[in-house]
Amino acid sequence: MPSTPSPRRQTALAPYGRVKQHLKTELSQGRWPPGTLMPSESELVAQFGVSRMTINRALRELQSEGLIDRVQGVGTFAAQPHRVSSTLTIRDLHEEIEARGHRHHVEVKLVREERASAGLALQLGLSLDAPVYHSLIVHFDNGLPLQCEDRYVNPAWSPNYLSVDFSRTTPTQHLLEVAPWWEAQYTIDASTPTAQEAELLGIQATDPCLVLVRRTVSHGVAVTLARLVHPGTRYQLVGQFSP
Amino acid sequence: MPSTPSPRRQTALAPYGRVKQHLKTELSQGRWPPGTLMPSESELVAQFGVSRMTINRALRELQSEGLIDRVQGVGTFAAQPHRVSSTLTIRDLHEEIEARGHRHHVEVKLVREERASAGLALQLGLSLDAPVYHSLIVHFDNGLPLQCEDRYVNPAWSPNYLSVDFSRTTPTQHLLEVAPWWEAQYTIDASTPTAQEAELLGIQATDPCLVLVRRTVSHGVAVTLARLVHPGTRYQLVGQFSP
DNA sequence: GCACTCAACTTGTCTAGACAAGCTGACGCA
DNA sequence: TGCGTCAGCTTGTCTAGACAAGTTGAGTGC
Repeated sequence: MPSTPSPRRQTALAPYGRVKQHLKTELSQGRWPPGTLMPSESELVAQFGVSRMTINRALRELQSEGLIDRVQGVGTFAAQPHRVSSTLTIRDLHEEIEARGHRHHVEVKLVREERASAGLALQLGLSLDAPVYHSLIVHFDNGLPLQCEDRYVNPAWSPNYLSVDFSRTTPTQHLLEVAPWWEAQYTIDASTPTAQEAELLGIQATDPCLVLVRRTVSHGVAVTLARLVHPGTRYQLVGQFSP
Repeated sequence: MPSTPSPRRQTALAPYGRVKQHLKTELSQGRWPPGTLMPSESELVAQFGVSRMTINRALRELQSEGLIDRVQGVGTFAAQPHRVSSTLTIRDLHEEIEARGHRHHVEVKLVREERASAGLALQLGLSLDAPVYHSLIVHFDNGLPLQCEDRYVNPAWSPNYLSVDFSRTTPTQHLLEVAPWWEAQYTIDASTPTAQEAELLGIQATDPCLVLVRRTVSHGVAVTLARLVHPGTRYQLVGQFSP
C-alpha cells in the first residue's frame, strides 16, 4: 500500500449523497423506529450546512426508495417495515443462457397462422376466427431442453412474424423490436406439462413444471400471449431484495 | 355532463410533471427510437419556458424509471427496449388472504429448539450443533391448506421466538418487527412435496408444488431460512410490469 | 364547553445563476 | 499524416430565496 492519504472513495460523494447515506445508515441502525418523526428539512439544513434544495433532494430520493414517508404540512417519518416485495427479473432466455456461458439453441416445432378460438380472441382482443400467429419453440441449454415456448401473436403487431428466423432471433427479441413499449401481466404456477410438452421437454407427464403465462399489451392493444413451461428440476427463478 | 370548463385533472400537474408526462408520451409514440439523441436540457428549457432545474428534475426522474439514459458531456438518449423484468410482490400470506376477503388461520405443527445441521449452520452462519429455532406451520385459506411454512430462525435475532403465539402473529410479521431492515435472496421452483408436506397440505406426493425458498439477512447476519411450499393447483404468483 | 381563526410550522415546487466535470470535433502544429 | 490543444457543447450539482399548500395547536369569542 502506498502512503497516499487515501482518496476515501473513487469519487467523493456529492453533498446530497452524503446526506442520503447518513440518513440511511442511521435508519438502518434504528435511530428512528418505523413511524416515528424524523428531523425536518430545516433541521437537516442546519445540521449539514447545505441548502434546503440539497436536503430536499436527498429526502425525495429516500422516499422514492420507500425508506421514508413524507407528509406535507406534517413532517418526515421513518417508513414502516418493508413489504416483502422484490424485483424479479425475467430475462430473455437467450441472454440468460449465454450469460451463464452456456450454449443456446432452439428447435422450431411450429410456426403458422391459425384461427382464434373464443378464449384466445378474448385474450388478444381479436374477433372469433380472426387470423392469429402461433409458434411453438423449444429452447435448449447446452443441448438440454429448458423451456417450451407456446406463443400466440396478434398479427396487427407483427405482420411478418411467420417469416422471422427464430433460430437467430427469439420471439421475445423480435417482439421487443416491434413493440418496444408495453406492459405485461403474468402468473407463475407449478403444474404438470401437457403430453406434448412432456415429450418436447423429454420429461415425464407427471414431472412438476414451472409455468409462466404472460400477456403483453402495448398501447392498450394485446401483442402476445405466451405460455412458458420449464422442467421444475432444471429451472428456477432467482430474485433478491435489498432496501 | 355539466358545461363547466372541466378542471383538467384533480390537480393541475406541476411543471416538472408536465414535462415528464410530455416526454413519456412522445417516447411511447416512438418519437425518439431507442438509442437516439433526445433534446438537451437547454432546448427543453426554451421549449417549455421553465428553468433548467425543473427540466433537470423531470429528466432525472425519467432516468431513474429507466426510460432514458443520460451521459454527462454527451446528452440524453432514449433507453433501449425494456428489460423483461418486473416487480414481483410476495406479500405476507395473512395479508394476502385477508385482502381477498377470505378467512386465514394456521395450524402450528411444531415449534422447538433444535441443533443446527452442517448445511443449516452454514446457511444461518451458526456453528455446528448450535441451537436453532424451528417452526412448521400450515396456513389455510378458507379452511383449505395453502402453504406449508418450514422455517429456521437464528435465535440471536429472536430469543423469544418459541413463545410467540403464531395463531395471532405470523412468523413473517414477528420477524419484521424484530429485524425491520433486511435483505433477502429467494428462489422459486416447481417440485414435488415431501411426504410430510403432502400430508399436511392434503395432496398427493406426486402433485406439483410451487416452492419458494428464502434466506433473509440483516446487517450481514442471517435471520431466517424459510421453505414455503404451495399446492400448484391452489396458488400462483401474479405480477405485472408497466413502464 | 364548543367552534372558529390564525400563526407557525411542515413539505412541495420553482427560479436564476453559478461552477464543475466530461465529451467531441475543429484547429493548428510538427 | 498524426497528434495535442482547446472552445463549446453536454450533464451534474449546489445555492439562496421565494411562494404555495397542507397541518397543527394555541388562543379567542361565543
